[in-house]
Order: sequence, then C-alpha cells, then structure tokens
Amino acid sequence: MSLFQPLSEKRPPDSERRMQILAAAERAFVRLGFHATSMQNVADEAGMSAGNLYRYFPSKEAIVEELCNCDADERARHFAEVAQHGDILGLASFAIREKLLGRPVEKTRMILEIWSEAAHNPKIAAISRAMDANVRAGLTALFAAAKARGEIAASVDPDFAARVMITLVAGLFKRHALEPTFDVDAEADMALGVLVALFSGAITPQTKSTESH
Amino acid sequence: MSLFQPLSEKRPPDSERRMQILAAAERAFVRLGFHATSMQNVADEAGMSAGNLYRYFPSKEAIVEELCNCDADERARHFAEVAQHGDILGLASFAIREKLLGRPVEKTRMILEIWSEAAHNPKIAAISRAMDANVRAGLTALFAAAKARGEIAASVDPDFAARVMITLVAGLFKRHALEPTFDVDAEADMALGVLVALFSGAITPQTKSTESH
DNA sequence: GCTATGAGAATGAACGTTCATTCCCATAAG
DNA sequence: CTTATGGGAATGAACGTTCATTCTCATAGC
Repeated sequence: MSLFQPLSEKRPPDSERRMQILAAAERAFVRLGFHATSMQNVADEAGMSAGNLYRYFPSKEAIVEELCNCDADERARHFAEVAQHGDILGLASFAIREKLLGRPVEKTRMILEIWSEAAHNPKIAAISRAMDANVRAGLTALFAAAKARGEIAASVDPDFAARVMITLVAGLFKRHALEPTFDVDAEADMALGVLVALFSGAITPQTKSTESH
Repeated sequence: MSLFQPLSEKRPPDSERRMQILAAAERAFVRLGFHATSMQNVADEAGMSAGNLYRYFPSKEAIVEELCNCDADERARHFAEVAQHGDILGLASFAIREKLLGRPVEKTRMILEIWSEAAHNPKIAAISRAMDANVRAGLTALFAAAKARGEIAASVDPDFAARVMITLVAGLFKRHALEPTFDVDAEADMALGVLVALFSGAITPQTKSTESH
C-alpha cells in the first residue's frame, strides 16, 4: 500500500524529466509562439542541449501535442474539482475567479496559442474539440442538476445556458491574454452578473424582432 | 497637366497587384498559419514567383502587418456602417448576424491568427490594441446615445455594456472559427438574447455573494 | 506596317541562415 | 565491464531574401 518510492535525488526518473521539459517548452512557447520557438530555445529554457531533448520526445510536434493534452487534462481536473461545489452560483463564481481568470496570464496566452494551432493542425484540433465537447456536456449536466434543485429557473434550457457560459469564458480568455489593462475582478463581476441573470431566466434566445420598414 | 492616365488593361497598377497578393497571402495564412506559410506558398497562391513578391512588399513581415491593418480597417468600416442604424437592438442584431458571424469562416480564422500573433509580435499587438480600444470607445458612445434616447434602461452603464458585448463577440469568433458544427443562427439568437436582457437592465455586475441561505 | 528601344514586370536559381533531427563521443553509475 | 545520460558538432532540408537574367509590351522612328 505504501506508495513511497525512493526516487533518486540526483537523477530524476524519465517521467519527471519529461515534465521539466514540458514546463520549459511551455515557457518558451508562450514567449515566442509554437512555430517561432526552436528546439534550441526549448533546450536553453530547460537547461540542456538540444540533442538531449530527443531522448525524451520523438519530435517538436510531440512536445506540442503533449502540452495541449496536459492543458486539456488540467481543464478537466479543474472542472471536476469545481463541480463538487454545492450551489451553482458559488461554483460559477469560484470557477471564473480562481480557475479561469486567477491563473497566471501565461497560461491564458498558451490557450490562445492552442486555438490558433487548432485551426491548422488536425491533431490539435481533435484534442481541442474533444475538450470543448467534454466541457459543454459537463456544464449542461451541471446546469440541469442545478435546475432540478431549483437553483436555476425552470424556464432555462441547460444547453443554452452552457453555450452562453462557454462563449463568455472564451471571450474572457482572449481579453485576459491580450488586454494589458485587463481587470480580473471587474471582469469576473461582469461575467457573474451575466450568469445571475441567465440562471434567473432573464436571458432567452431572441430572433431578430425588428419588423420595421 | 492632365492627370488622365490610360492604365493598361492587361497590367494592373501596383496597388491592385498588391491587393491581389494580400488576398492570396490571406488565403495561404488562413490555411497554414502565419509562421508555417512560406513565401513560396504565398507566391503559388498568387500565381507568381517568390522573388516577384519583393517588388511589392519589402518582407514577409510587411505582408502580415498590412493584412492586420486591412482587417482593422474592415472592422472600423463595418462599425461605422452599422452605427448608422436607428435603434440599438436592430443595430446589434444586424451587426452580429451580418458583420460578425455572417462572413466566411476564413475571415474569422484569420482573426484567431491575428490574436495569436499579437501575443508575441509587438507591432501586431499595437494594431490589435488600437482597434480594440476604438471599438470599445465607439460601442460605449453608441450605448450612451441609445441610453439618452431611452432605448437602453437608465440603470445601464454604457462601458459595462460595451465590455459584455466585446467579450461575447470575442467568444463567438473563437467558437465560429473552431467549432465544426457552429450554428450561426442559433448563436446569433443567443447573443441577441443576452443583449436584450443587458439593455433592459437585467444584467449588472455581481460580486461574489456566497452568503447562501 | 514594321522593327528597335527601353523600362518595368517577372522569373528561378542561387545565397546565407536557421531549423529539426541525427550521430558520436565523453562521462557517470552500477 | 555495461548501461544510462548528456553535450555538442554534423547533416540535410527549408526558409526568407537577393539578384542576374528574361520576358512583355507600349511607344518611337522609319
């Protein structure tokens, strides 16, 4: 039962070394972008030679993919952790403030980078799509449960609410990554305000209602 | 001093040639991404040799910059055109449906590419920031005017409303660019629903209010 | 009408550089 | 010894860019 493992102090095992490299690669990628970052840049950031990277990853592409997978895993972990919360509003507030906008801006810049890569790279697109579908389904289920508990108005369509929230969060990510004066507190309050109205049933889809001449 | 110039039909003037190249470059960049696109790719798309591109642009970087400027100009033109509308809801509906989500998805993918580039390239960041500031100021003024006309509830802060709208639109761009099953009509109805609630005063910033029950 | 001219447009083969990747050798551990 | 680990030079491809050359074509001279 003991999970204690006497890992070598001087030579970390491969899996640990891989994570060090991934962290270094993430730093370099955020600073320079996926394509403008050379393996030498990654090696410098990791404090090792370029050739040695290939002992741990078969290619630069593999590093990018694994980083995207790590990001997806992290999002899924956050989601699972957050979903434990009791009330839906407290959950939303906590998620937006701590898990989405409270992280270092570098993490958010990495997300922009992944979006851009997903537009051209089928493998990254697949990872990105799978994660998005997962979040959307999870959010919809979460909202449906809150609706059953009466925390969300009966008139609210859970999938509609999930789409609103996903769109808002994507917009917040973009703004957080690019606006130099982005105010996390103010924007979190803004998002929470939208969600309060949404959960109360004050927001419903509207078709263009201008029968004017 | 006649300024009449019988431009050759077969040889378009430089400015037209430049636009042809820009259009070709945009197609290539959308397909492959800024950094993964070579000058040869652009030349192939434009139907000319790589060397000839340098008769019209000093560098690849200059093509990217000019494309970003074109995109910013186009957004500004759309905004000015849309701002003529009488009522704020009709305006918002028209803008979202026709000017934002109604365009070919390639234009939207280009915006993702610009975001990513803006995260690393100071010049592109400056262009992007200037355009964003412009849109935000314009939206705020538009909302303030609509509020003065009574089309927006008196309790609504125009800048807050502008932030909501900007965030929503950014999120819609991201989803439009990356979701293979993105439903323009449904999402436009969603966004319009949020704006109707927003303009009616149903959405206000909310600070974390975890004092439940 | 026909050719000569010259300037701008376009080409495609380089150039120097940088990149991802491979290879070889040194060192340290067991 | 053998094996694991890492540094750094070598490699070949691809890149942005340049340049000598060729092509196009409106005009001028006859």
